[in-house]
Amino acid sequence: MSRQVVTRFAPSPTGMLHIGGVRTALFCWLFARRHGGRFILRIEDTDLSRSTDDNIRIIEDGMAWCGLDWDEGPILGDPGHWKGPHGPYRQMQRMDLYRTKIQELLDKGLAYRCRCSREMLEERRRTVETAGRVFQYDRGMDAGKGCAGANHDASQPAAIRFRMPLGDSPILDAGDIVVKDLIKGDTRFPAGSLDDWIIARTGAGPGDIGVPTYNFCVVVDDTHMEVTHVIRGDDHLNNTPKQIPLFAAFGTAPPAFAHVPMILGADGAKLSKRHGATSITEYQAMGLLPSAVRLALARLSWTPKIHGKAVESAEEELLTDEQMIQLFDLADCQKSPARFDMDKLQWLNQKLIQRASWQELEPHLRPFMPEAWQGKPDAWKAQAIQATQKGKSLTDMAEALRFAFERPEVFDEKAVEKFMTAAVQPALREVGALTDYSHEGLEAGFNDILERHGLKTKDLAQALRVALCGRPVSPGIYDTLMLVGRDEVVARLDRWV
RNA sequence: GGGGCUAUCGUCUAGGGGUCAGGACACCGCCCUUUCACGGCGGUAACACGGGUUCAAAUCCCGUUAGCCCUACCA
Repeated sequence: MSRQVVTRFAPSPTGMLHIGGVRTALFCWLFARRHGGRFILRIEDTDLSRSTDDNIRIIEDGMAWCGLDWDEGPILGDPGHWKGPHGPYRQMQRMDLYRTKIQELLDKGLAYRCRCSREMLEERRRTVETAGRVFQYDRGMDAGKGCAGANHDASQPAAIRFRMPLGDSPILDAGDIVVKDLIKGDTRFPAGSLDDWIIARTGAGPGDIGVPTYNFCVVVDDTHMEVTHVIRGDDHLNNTPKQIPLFAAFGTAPPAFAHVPMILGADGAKLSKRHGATSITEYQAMGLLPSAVRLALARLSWTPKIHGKAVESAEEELLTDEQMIQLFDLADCQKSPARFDMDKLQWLNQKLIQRASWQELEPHLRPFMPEAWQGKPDAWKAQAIQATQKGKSLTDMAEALRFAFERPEVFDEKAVEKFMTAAVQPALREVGALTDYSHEGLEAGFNDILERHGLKTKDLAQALRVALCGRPVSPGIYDTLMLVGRDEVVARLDRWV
């Protein structure tokens, strides 16, 4: 009996949504959608200092912009509420549950209070390590010096440690904890290499249970939220053997795990600020389509296979969301980290812009356009978009359309010198006299002028571009004229005739 | 130090005993062209290193090297 697939993305609010996180979220989302399951957004905010409503909002907005809609989690922009039956979806609001579960472990003797102070631990660590051995809390190397056997009462503040399996524990396989990973394959961790780790920090007073730690909360939440597939960054692979015994301690089967490789910068180092854009909002600001970001991110570490074969042409690279969802399979994911390729993203973006309709593009383009854009009629917008739809980004398109909104203030000197010749002068005057601004009308009028003045298309088109746009670059010349509009064309031509 | 993961063109990757090692992006060249672009055609370019196993190794095994992760009362 297989349960409904449930995946989750659990970022901590750091003030930005990292592009690597988005990719992880995308995989979770694709997997859930592929299997008709649910996708949960959960906020890991046990690091109190940076967990503000604003920072949580940044995550929500980033996810929403990317089109990664969640079935359960916070309601966008409404900090007080959430959707889904397993809320709240912010860890700080789930403390009661965690404390209950910790008490349960304490009662069962599967966890114990530890009064060792940081200083004591540090000192012991130093002595053990200078002796050339590995320090572990009350495990072999440091035997007998922990609190595990001490049966501490609750009369002193204490942290709480989880008793990790050792020896002949049934959850061990030949002394190893094995993580069955859908991407990495089976990975074995010798139980002896793991520690009795802290599941709750030292409480405020005697008997208190302090703030639980990340690895503990994850397990409680994933269990409580019925997560079936934990898809996360492979920096968590090493945390998994700590978590598996915890699932066992709670008497639940662990979910399936899939650890996706990291995204690296172009130089192979971990993607960070110095590589340029790391935050999803920066990609938004660059004029990228969310669909392009999704595709580019998905294609990092994932090779879609159509009938068992990888895509073999540029055409096939351009998967729609529907295709991605249909094709997504963790078995086709790479084990090794991938470098982020901005060129490929740009190319994807360009292709996706090209094949979108103007109506699809308009809402994405709008934020990059001046106020006056709003007032333009649809036909004009359609033409403006279609005339610039070869750009690599929305910002390129906006830039290419500036001439339609602003009179040029400065004129490219070289271009003026080259194209504003005495010979085109009279032709320019005649262009000002044209009245039929339909494409056909302009073309006819244009050709007529060329013929009578013995000019080549290039001569007049370039001179016009300079006069209208201040530079020799613009969309097709008829589009340029139509977008500027007759009255404005006449006005801009004025100083040249 | 201990434990774990990884390794094919510049980048993303296909291929998992016998391939001229395939594709995409980028790059270069040619063509098209009213500018910038788009588009079309073509090209350069890779199995980290060393040992095995085998008639045969990019592919299987073992080492080495390099990178990354965990080894916190961070997440």
